[in-house]
Parts: sequence; C-alpha cells; structure tokens
Amino acid sequence: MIDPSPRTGRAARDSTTGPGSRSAAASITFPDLAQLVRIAQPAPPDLADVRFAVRRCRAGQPLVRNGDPFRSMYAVRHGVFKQVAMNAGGAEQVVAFPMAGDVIGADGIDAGVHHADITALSEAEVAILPLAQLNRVGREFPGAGLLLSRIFGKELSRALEGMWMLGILSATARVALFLDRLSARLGSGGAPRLAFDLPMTRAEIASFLGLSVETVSRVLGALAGTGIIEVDHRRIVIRDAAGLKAVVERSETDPPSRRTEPEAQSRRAAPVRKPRA
Amino acid sequence: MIDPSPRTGRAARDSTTGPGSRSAAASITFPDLAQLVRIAQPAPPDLADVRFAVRRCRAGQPLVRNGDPFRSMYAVRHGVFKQVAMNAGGAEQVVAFPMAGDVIGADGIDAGVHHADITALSEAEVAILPLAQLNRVGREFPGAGLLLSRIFGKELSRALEGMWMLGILSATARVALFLDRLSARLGSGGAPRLAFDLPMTRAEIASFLGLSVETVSRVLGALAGTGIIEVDHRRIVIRDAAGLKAVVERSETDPPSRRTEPEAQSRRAAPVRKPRA
DNA sequence: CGAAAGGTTGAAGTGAGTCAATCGTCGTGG
DNA sequence: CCACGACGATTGACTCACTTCAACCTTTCG
Repeated sequence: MIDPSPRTGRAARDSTTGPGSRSAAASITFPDLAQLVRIAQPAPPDLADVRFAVRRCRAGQPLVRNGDPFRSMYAVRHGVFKQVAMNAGGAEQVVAFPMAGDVIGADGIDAGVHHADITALSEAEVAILPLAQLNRVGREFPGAGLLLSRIFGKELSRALEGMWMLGILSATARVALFLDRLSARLGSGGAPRLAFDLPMTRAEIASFLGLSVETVSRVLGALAGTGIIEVDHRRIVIRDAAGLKAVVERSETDPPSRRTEPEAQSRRAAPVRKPRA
Repeated sequence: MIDPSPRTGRAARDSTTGPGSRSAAASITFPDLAQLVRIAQPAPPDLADVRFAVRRCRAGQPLVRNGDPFRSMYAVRHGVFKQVAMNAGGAEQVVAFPMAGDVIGADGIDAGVHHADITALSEAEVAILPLAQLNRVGREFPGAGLLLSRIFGKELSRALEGMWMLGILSATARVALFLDRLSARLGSGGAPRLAFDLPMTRAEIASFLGLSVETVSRVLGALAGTGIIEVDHRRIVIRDAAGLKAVVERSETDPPSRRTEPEAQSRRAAPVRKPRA
C-alpha cells in the first residue's frame, strides 16, 4: 500500500537483490561495530582484522523482504529504515525505525526467515554481519559473545518499550514520546537534536504509533499550538523538550481523564497555529 | 525454602548456583534446555554434563524484580509467569505471559538491570541460565552459540507480534488472538489445548491486551454468545477454533469497517453491536 | 461474618477513527 | 508551459468502539 516512489522514480526496483552488486569490499572493522552498538570496552587488537562488507541502499529500496531467508544481521551506519512486520492476513505495521547505531534483522533468527520488510527511507548504509562470521568471532574472542548478546538485548528492550507505548499511552502522548525519542536518537554524544527533518511520512508514523494519519496530523498541530514544538511539513523544531516529556508523563498516570484539579489549560488551547510563513 | 525434591540427586558439577537459598541443585541438563527451546538438532554428548540449577516459585512470588541486576536468564519448565514492564512514571503493563518452553529475562542484558517484574502466576519452576556459563558453553561447543541466538530471536519475535497486535487489532480480535495463542502454547506436540483454565486474572489480560477489564469481560461474553467458546470464570473451552481465528482475520483486513461483502458468514451473532444500517 | 478481590453488567461519555473536502508539491505528459 | 493526476498533509464533521463510572454478584479468606 505504501509505495515509496522516491525522486529516483520507479527506476531501481531489482527484486533479486543480487549478491555481488551492492556489497562493497570490507571497510568496516570490528572496532567500528563495537562503537556502533555502543560498547565502551575496546576490542582485542586482533579483532581489527575482522572486516564486514557494507551495503548501500537508496531511498525506498528494500534491505530485506518478508520471507527472505535469514543469513545475516545489519548494523546501520547512517540513514534511516522502516521495519514493517506482516501477518498472514496481509495486515502490516511499522514496528521500528532503525537508524545509525541500531542493529537490525535479528528477527527471524529463530524461524530462519525474516518476517518483516526493512526498507530504506533515505540514502542509507549498513554493515553486513553474517551470523556464521559473528559466531566464529564470538568463539575466538570471549568479549564478542557479550557483544552479540547486547545487540539482541537492545532490540528486545526497544520492542518491549513499543508494546508499553501502544498499550498505555494516549494518542497525544504517543506522538510526544515518538518525537522525544527520535530527537534523542538523532542526536550525538548524548545531546538530543532539537531541530530535524522527519525521515518518514505521516502514514508511517501513524502505523508505528497505532494511530490514523489524521490523528497524527492533529496531534502535531495541537503540540505546535501549545508552543512545545514547531511543525512545518517534515521539519520539526523542539522548543520545549521538558514540556514534551511532561505530555508523556501526564498521560502515563491518567490514561485519559481523572483530573484531580480542573486543569483548564489543556483543551481550550489557543488555536494560534499559523507560523506558516 | 521449598524442598526441591529433584529426581536426580546429583549435585552441580560446576556450581555457579549462587546463593543456595532458593537455587536447588542441578537437575536440568543441556539436552533438556535444548528441548525447551525446541531445537531439533541433538546436542553434543559432552554437553550432557552441563547442568543448570532450578528454582521454584509459588503463585504470586516474584522471580525477577524491576531494577534487579542482570545475572542470568531463566528457562521455564512449567507454570506461568507474568512479565510487567514499567516506566519511570510508574505506569506498568503486562508485556508477556512466559510459560513452559519460554526463556525469560533477556531484557536488561543490555542495560545490565532488568526493567520488568516477572512474577509467577502459579506454582512454577525455572532453570537458571547464568549468562557467564552460557557464554562459556557457547565458546566450547559451536552449536550452542546458535542456541543462544535462537532464544533471543524467539523473544524478539514474540515482542514484535505483541506490537503488531496492539497496533492493528480491534478489542474483539485481540481477545480472540490471545485465546488462540494461549491454546496453542498450552498444548503439547503441536496440538492446541481446547480446554484450559486461564492462569491470569481479567485485569492481567486487559493490561496485556491494552484494554479495560470490562471490555475483556464483555468480549469473552460475546464470544461465548456466538458459541465459539465457552467461558465459566477462568475455565475456557474452545468450541470452534477455526471461528476463533476467523474473528482475528476479519479485523485484520477491516480494522473496524469497510466490508466488501455483506458478511453473511458470521454465525448467529449475538447483539453485541448493531450492524451498521 | 465482613472485607477484599475478582468478575459481570448497564448506562453514559469521549477519544480517536472514518469520511470527505481542500491544499500544496511533485513528476509526467499533452 | 500548465493541466493532470498521484501523493502527502491538513482540517472539519460525524460516528462508534472502547473507556469510565457505577452497581452488583460471587468467591475467597483473615
């Protein structure tokens, strides 16, 4: 249903994803990988010899497709992907937006096939981590075993947080949390990025958050109305990061209603939303 | 505190069994573990010597508490747990009901602390899998590395399915899917169990499904009204497994509305909701 | 016994979805 | 060139699925 159709047109649409073409020769060393997954401890010197191939994806190009046999995982170097889980009935949902520092493709390690589409939303580059190679490395170097565990642990934590978000939070809080997390992940060195362009469409956000496009649009408008953020198309500027977090925490404790005090400030917010130059 | 009464009296050879109070002596061998996670390939004979301690929990007893330092994972031998994820604000949600065949506690391997409560809902028994020991085993026996990966992969798949469920399905479909999956997991040898007692309260189901207790109760009543299931307190009997799956698939394609055909096949539906005129 | 907890049911309110119209930006082709 | 459609996004009006509030029943247990 979602046809990416980037500015490149429908030109590049090779389905087979041929082996040789896009996998460049080794240029990622193990220490790079360690950094990608944010492991502080330095890798053993010998590991510098372990190299991983990289692969580039253009916007809209799939990295893995639902049903593909599982062979390797991928460490994102830069760019953003969307991970779309599917069910037999054909219903699909965006379950993650992997980006730099994330490792993807761990799903399907059990079943042997991926059960998700992973598609680049922008120009992107990943390091290919063949499972066999990872296992060999893990066997030879004790520290690497933990590394692999952490990769999984991180994926798992993210998925659980996603469940929590979908199960507990209101639409407003979901969008606020989404922006907050995106801001944190796009930043570097622990500092969040307060101004950025959304790499994904409203529809993709809506799918990820379990909402409708209209609701996402309205909530963004409402948040902009309170002055917490600025929205212009895909451009987001976070003006009040604390306020953004407060929106999330508010609905944490009261799912929808139960007001202890009149609290008039929320609903009747000034419809002053038109910075639209 | 509870008499372990292990079938085999032999003590652990390599006892990292920890603070002996709750950890009984080894009675789980590696082949057992392999079976637990449903790996078909037989383990190398030497691995039969690797033993894991077991731990019992009474109903209501916590296995892991939020904030506990991460030391090991647990393979459930029998019994059912609930895994409750929490957030800083104190909001909590049931994110899983681990039971026999599941491995839990992989969350927090990244952060080093568990960020969930895991509590027994019934008399339960787990095998303790200390990470250090697993890594050692994995290093010595090539096959075991994959095993660990699969454990994680399975956990991950389950979490992603949870997200999908919460993001896409209607209340009715969630309950139906929940029963369907529970039925499948409680069964043995691939055959679902069609009659069982729910190990958890309505409130726990509601939290897991992102619904209110009242809605869960009403949906169960409605499903019973159609004859698909029978409900008596915690007793569930699935009378029409195919019909149960159909309920899920119906809402997969039409989230709420958009029916392509007049929907003649729904059996003698109870007046749960009036069909749109 | 009486309180507490789990569960069911009814009535009323609302948050978010659906439906639908409009606008802006592309990319394509007459 | 601009019309044309396709897509993304916004906004309004209406609707409904689910929540909330509330009463009540049952079982359990101190």
